[in-house]
Amino acid sequence: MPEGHTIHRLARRHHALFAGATLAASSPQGRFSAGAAAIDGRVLDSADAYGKHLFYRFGGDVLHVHLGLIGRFPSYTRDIPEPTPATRLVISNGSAAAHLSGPMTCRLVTADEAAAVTAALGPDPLRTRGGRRAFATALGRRRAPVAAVLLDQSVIAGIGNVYRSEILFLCGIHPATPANELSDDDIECLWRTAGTQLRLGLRLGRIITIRLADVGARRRLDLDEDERRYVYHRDGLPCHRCGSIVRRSDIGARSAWWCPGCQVG
DNA sequence: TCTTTATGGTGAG
DNA sequence: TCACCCTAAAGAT
Repeated sequence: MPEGHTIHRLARRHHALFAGATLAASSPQGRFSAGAAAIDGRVLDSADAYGKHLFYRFGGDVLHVHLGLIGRFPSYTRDIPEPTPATRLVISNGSAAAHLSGPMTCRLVTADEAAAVTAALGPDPLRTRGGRRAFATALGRRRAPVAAVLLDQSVIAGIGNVYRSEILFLCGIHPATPANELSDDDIECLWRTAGTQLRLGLRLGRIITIRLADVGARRRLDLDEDERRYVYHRDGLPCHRCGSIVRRSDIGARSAWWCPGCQVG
């Protein structure tokens, strides 16, 4: 289940496995038969990610994939399983294969159409150097609670429901703060922390935002599930930093978690 | 064997 | 704001 770090990790793995190879493609489920046929036998030039979007480039044709909430795109190099009947797309280079299921988007587009997708997105901290200015500008235009605005992919690309709560905690910002009332320091912290956390998540392959000193642990591997994050899904439990009881609020049609002791404003 | 849940997003009203 | 889409695994019965 993907936020930006998961998608970038997928793109890297798929690029390493499949770029430069002639791929076989099929759609066991049948809903992407025409697209799969168009890719079948073609050489993959590259796979890359922007925010939560994946792009597989075959000459001028681009396979655009968005996993949504439930999509998966695991790859295998041995013990390759049979695709399930729900598998939308299988790509294979003969020795490795990847099985796409449950995507929100899976379509073949032109390079221009792919560029239009990324143009509509805000800066991706994993990709956009100097994106802080665009991020700050977009925040300044919004009166909505910052917790809602952080989920808007046209403001910043790649943040999801875990990171929005954790990043606001790490910056000590109350989730209901109107985005256009954030200080320059707040904005700087949000952008920097988003980048730091996404890069860490990309490296670890999971979202662990905790600073080890706050839970008295030496290694991230030692952490229990409950200790990996400060607030996400921790309502009713004491804050790892100040002991206040973590709270949950619906912000932007989804649950956000926050600490009333550490996040004031 | 059910029901629920999930780190997402769209389109209608 | 709501209904709705997609799938798989975990939890409840």
